[in-house]
Amino acid sequence: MRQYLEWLFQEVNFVEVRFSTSTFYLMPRVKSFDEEEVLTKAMNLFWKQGYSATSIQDLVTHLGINRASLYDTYGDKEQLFKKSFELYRRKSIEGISHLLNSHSNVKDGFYELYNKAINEALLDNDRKGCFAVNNTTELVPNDNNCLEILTSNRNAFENLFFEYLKKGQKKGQIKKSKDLKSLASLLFTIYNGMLVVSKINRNKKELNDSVKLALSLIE
Amino acid sequence: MRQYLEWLFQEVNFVEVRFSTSTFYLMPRVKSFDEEEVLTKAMNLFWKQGYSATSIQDLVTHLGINRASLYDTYGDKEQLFKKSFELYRRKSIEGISHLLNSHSNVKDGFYELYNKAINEALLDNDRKGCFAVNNTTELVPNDNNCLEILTSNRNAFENLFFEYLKKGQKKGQIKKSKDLKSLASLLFTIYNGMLVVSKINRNKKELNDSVKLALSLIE
DNA sequence: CGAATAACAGAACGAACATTCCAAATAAAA
DNA sequence: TTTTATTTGGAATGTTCGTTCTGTTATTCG
Repeated sequence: MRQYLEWLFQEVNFVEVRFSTSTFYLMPRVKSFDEEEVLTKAMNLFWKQGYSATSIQDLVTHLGINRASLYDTYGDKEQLFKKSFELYRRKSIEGISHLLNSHSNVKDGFYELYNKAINEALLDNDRKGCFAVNNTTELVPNDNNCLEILTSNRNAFENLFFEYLKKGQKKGQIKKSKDLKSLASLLFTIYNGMLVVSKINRNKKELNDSVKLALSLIE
Repeated sequence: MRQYLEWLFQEVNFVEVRFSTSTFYLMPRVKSFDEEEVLTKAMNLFWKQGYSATSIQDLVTHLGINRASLYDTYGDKEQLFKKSFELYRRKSIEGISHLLNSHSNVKDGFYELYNKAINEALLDNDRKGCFAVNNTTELVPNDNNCLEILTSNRNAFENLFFEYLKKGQKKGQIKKSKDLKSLASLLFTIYNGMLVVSKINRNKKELNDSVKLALSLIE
């Protein structure tokens, strides 16, 4: 009976079981930390230091939870890292999709995109750069799973850019002769370049001038 | 006398000393490995795996020299890494300077530059990317000395690009109204972006189309 | 209270880490 | 041969790594 209840609890994550004769309550102690909040902290640490340079001890110190809780909740280092990166990817693609689509003019949209990237880079005293770019340079090709994730990441971005450009082209904001596939690809390349260069070049005006020049590609 | 000779040997690296009365020969065993050749191997390993992920044992295995010889010749891990990166930087800037200046037409020059980068990226089964870009994302800002080196690296590139563009502008290949500082900066940003993206996108045609589109900035 | 279990602190594990040291082998020229 | 110094294999050192385990405390509800 006891074993059956344990199995049942694992399977359905129930809180209360009523039988015809009596009622069993199995109410364990609730989680005292927010899983996503702690995951965000892990994300920021991996983002800043990279996968290899971040030790479990670093994580234990910065996450504020116990070593055992870390392993119980997120699995080993690699799993925690992957979960961190997934969180980043989700937030990242959501934010950029929203940003672009809140500008009906394509050039405005990309201006805001690049500008936001620059502003965030310059405001970040940790100079973390972009988590996806960092992972590309650190982990490809030594980690095949990461390569897959980054490949689908690139596809997601280029498709997003492409569809956005296409909408603009239909509205007459871009010449019909433009090859939007190549343009989307180049804009993604420039985006990546900005995220690298802004770790070195902290001059806002210079970065901004580059952006303005890059936008001349869209017309 | 003995001490003086040792000092003199260190200072001038001499082989033979003749005095009025007699001749002293101090000819130790010569180095059996080529310092730069081994340093090149170290460079390739750091380049592929990054600083943190490369252990001394990895280096001992791949360099083909003894652990003690490694420390005696290059110092500790950090010094060996810095020397590796210096070698890369020197070769890199020399090669690119030569490549650009062997094309009198600016657009041709940049086309060859980007094309060479893409070809080398696609031919490299290790997908090492660019050592400088990799170091930027891995080590900035956690290593201040590396930041300095990368800052001067960026200046060297942007100046090289700028001077090359200026020469072309004088020859009438670029409109007088073009802001060459921003253009040089953007071309460097695109170069960085290409070196990141080519780790993920292995489609030569797509990369090439992006390059051609990017070159439309120069006119 | 008792039962259940999350979260904890911290010890323990073996492996890998960077680095140093030592004795033996090697090479060059007197 | 002897002298000098490089290079070597490999042991040794002490630290840090990722991971697991043990025992304690805290919290939930009947």
